[in-house]
Amino acid sequence: MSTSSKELIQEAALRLFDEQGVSATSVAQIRAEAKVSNGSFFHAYKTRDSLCASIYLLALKDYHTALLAERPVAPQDGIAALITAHLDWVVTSGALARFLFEHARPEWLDSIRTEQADENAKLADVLADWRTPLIEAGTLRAMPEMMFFAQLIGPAQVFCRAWLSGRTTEDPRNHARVLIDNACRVLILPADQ
Amino acid sequence: MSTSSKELIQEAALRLFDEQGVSATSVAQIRAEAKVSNGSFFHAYKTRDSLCASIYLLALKDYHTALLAERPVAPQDGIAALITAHLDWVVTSGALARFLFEHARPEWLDSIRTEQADENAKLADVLADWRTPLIEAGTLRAMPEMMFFAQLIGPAQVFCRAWLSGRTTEDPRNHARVLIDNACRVLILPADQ
DNA sequence: TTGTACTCTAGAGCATAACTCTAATCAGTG
DNA sequence: CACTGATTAGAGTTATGCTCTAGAGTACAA
Repeated sequence: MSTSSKELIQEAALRLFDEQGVSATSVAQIRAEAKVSNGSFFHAYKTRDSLCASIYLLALKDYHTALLAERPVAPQDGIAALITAHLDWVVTSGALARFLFEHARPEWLDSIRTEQADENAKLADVLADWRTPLIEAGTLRAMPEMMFFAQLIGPAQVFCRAWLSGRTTEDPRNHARVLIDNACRVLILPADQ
Repeated sequence: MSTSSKELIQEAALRLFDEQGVSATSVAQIRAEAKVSNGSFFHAYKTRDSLCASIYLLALKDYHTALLAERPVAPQDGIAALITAHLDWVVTSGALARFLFEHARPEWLDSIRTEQADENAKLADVLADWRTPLIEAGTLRAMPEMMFFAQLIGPAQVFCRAWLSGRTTEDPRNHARVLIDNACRVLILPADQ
């Protein structure tokens, strides 16, 4: 078949989770939406939580690939690309972003710790490949990977979380310019004089 | 009685939620831990989720009062105080911080939207009182409240979330110095020359 | 003291939903 | 065709959030 039973269930669950919230949707509803029997469901996923964990990984991978879609070499352009990619992904891929940043639960992550760590490491590697030459060239400030990511994404993420939770209705992308400028202020070394 | 039934339940629930996760603890367990009958429990809180919401508000208020405990006037000192207060609170008040930043669920927040908004507005007001004179004096860069908070707390929050979720074991406070310096770079206007 | 109106406590009982179990069906290979 | 492993079906079990009715404690007025 074109789409496997697992994928059908994932898509149905994500849709329902996004509409009604995670705890408010029963596996019966998911089964109905995915048109899958009870036996099939628990054959595909050992527990309801393992389904949630798999959706989390799906969202995480989607997010990371979106972040790395474009990677210009110049420092300002690279930073701008990463921040706009982040903002775009959050606004564009609504259900996935809400799941990753709003519905995520620590219980789920225990079962996928290693896969999650691998995904994060993969992202860190690609970012490092871009960053290290620029650090050695003296155009990017040297700092540990975590600090780099925190400075790059942290402020944008505050806007995104506020928007995702409905605390703000203004499109986070409206602030892209300032977020990029501020990130550059922190991450890029001032030119020698 | 010295501590009301509601508070007993809150404390017991917070303890269990922190040890076992939210969904893994039943109200039966909470009742047992708080030594409260079923009737009393549902008299104090209409639903399990409303208990969660009340704990969320408790944590939010605790966080905000911790943030505002000290408020030096000088720009650098004020920024430093806010960031260190944030890092300190996250590390020190373990269970509350984990609840606020890890276990929070969007379903809960619907019922306390207004109270949550009030709390946030109160914090925003106090911060504005400190900020506006400094903006007018030309020492702090002018920007909307949300952007100010994002630049101030965003990067620190990335570290804190990583630490809370166990993705990092290093104490976030170790990075206080750099986080403060970078925040100042963004928030403080360079002196005229 | 008695009456009364109220809040809080008690615990049996119900409804739902996650998950289990056994049997049937299908798909691929010798 | 026959055999084997993967998938599907759906009835049955169990745990859990919550309801409901009854009772106990408290405060105050007559």
